Amino acid sequence: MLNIPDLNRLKVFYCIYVRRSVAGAAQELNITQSAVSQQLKKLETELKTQLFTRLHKTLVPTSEAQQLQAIIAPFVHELEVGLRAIRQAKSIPAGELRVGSTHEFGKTYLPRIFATFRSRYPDVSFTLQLGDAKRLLPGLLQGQLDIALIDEYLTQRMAPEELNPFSFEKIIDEEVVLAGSREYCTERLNNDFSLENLALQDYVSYHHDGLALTNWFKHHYNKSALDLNIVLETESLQAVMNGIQNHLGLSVIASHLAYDDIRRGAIVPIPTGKKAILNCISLARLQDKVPNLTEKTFLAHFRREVQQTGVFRDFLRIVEGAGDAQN
Amino acid sequence: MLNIPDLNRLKVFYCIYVRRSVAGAAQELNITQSAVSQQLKKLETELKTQLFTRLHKTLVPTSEAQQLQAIIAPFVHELEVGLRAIRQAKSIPAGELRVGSTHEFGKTYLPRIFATFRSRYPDVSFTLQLGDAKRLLPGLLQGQLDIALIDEYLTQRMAPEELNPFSFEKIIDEEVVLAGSREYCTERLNNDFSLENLALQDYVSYHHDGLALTNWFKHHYNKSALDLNIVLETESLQAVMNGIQNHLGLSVIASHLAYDDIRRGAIVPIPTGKKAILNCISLARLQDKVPNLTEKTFLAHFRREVQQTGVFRDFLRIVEGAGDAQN
DNA sequence: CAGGAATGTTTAGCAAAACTTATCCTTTCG
DNA sequence: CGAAAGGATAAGTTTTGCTAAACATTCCTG
Repeated sequence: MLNIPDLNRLKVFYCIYVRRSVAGAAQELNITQSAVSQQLKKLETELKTQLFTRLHKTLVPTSEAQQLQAIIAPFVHELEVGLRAIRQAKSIPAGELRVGSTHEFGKTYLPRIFATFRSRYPDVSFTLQLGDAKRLLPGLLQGQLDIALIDEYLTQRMAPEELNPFSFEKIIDEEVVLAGSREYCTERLNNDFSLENLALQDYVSYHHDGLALTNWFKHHYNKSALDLNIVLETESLQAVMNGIQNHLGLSVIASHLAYDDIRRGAIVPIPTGKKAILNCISLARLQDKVPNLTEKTFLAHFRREVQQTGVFRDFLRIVEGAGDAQN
Repeated sequence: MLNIPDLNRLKVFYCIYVRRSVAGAAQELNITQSAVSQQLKKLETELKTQLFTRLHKTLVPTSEAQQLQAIIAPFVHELEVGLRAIRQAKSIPAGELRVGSTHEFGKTYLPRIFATFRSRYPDVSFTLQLGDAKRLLPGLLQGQLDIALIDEYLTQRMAPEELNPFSFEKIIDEEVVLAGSREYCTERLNNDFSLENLALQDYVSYHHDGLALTNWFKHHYNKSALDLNIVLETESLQAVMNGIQNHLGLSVIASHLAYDDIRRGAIVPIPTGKKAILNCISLARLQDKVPNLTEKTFLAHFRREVQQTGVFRDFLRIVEGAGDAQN
């Protein structure tokens, strides 16, 4: 249990110590000399410790007073700086913005968005925590995060009352495709995209959300218990992309992550006739949280940036194109 | 001018933050929920900043709250530790004792006295500031020192009103002698201790108080304007002692500082027939200062140690003996 | 599903502070 | 020596912090 004296008295003490004078402190605190004198006396009796030796004109701090001051002075300084920063942040975005995100999106796009934001508002710093909804939503609940970017499909498996405190806003639909290198598709698949043929292939499994491959087959062929040949299972997107590029096998990826390779035809999304799975990335926040200026400004910036980013505007065309080609 | 909010409200905020609960904070602070709720609201309006997002059961700190807490939490911790130390020091001597001393005395004897004291009271630490009365007495006045050991003769030149706030207590009389090595005394002085002969010798000047040599001749021969041949002028007592031991010349020193050498006859105090100059080392304190337990205990220890130290008990015999031998 | 327990907010009233005014004491300085 | 300046003290007033009570909401439990 907290056992500390009246902190306002410590503030008075601080002023007395700095000015070495009751009258001076009174002036600084905009109260009468009498009030300061009384406060000091009360503090001394509370602490059962004499803090100043009264010496006619001036006050001489005792060893204990010096000890106290050594604790209080840095705090007062820190507090003044901190409050100034908080007040400042009401006119210009400043301070720390704590962002949570899914791994791929966070690693791939957020740093650039942070950078462009910081170039306009250099007093803002960011913390970026990566993880899935199961990790990030509690982060919002416990106040470690201001906003979180999560895969919406993950929230669909959570109990509705768990989602109650949050608000969600769709940010982008990312297209989930099964893809392999052109070489792999022509040589190993022989461009035969039938389920039977696909079931015989090699696969690279990206293991952050776990169920990507299963979901893909469920969606496109309504098959859930396929025994696929996983030749690489990794948590590293880099490793997955390298695996595909080097003809190791097929993998489920978000198409925008391989935007350039798909455009060039170096990587081929497997067409199935059905529309691609759309995984919605949502912006999650605490429902009742009133965003401060920094957060508000960043969210505006964020939405603008996302809209202007080609990979998000264009990917539907690409794969629709691919789909059309097959139809 | 100090521009910080009501510190007690910050204490309440701290409790709320730690427990993530108004009710919890109320329990810890031994007040009602209502009071805590009101305090928090006032703090938020004062700061014009929302600190918590109200979420049904729990409170979720905002970024600003986290900033604030990052400032307050260490302070609360420091304060608790500091106050515990201060309270502790009322039953067992503890904390810092700030001692000022003349150079020679401080360097030579205080470390041992500090050490013996600390072996009984290991929670006490010391700061030792060396200097003359002109430096140390202001240290007392400004609260940087608790006690000061000064050469009394230096205070005799100060205005009485300057000495008003202090109390003095004689600690030891140190005997100021002009001394040289036995070899120097026999070979260079030919054991002729007359003023005329002394005026022709080489001298080492120890320059902390400046006037030692002048004073010695004034006292013993009532001569004030001698033009002595200073061959080494230094602020280092080590250097002075080395100079004497290596037959560089004569120097004024406190006899107890060369206690062993004088006993063995390796260093010889110049006899003049007159009694030696006695320089009184006094303990100076602020008159009105009430000593705390640590200070009181140390002063008792200090007086006991000084009395038991042979060099202070014995030096009068030594030099009286030397004086007698000449008479 | 209803009702009780727990959490937080709000309002009104009261009691405990903190503050002010006035007076006194001491030292310092012209 | 008297005025000025710093501080302590006493008494009275004002502020404000706290409690009590009532309300709203959510959670849990029989």
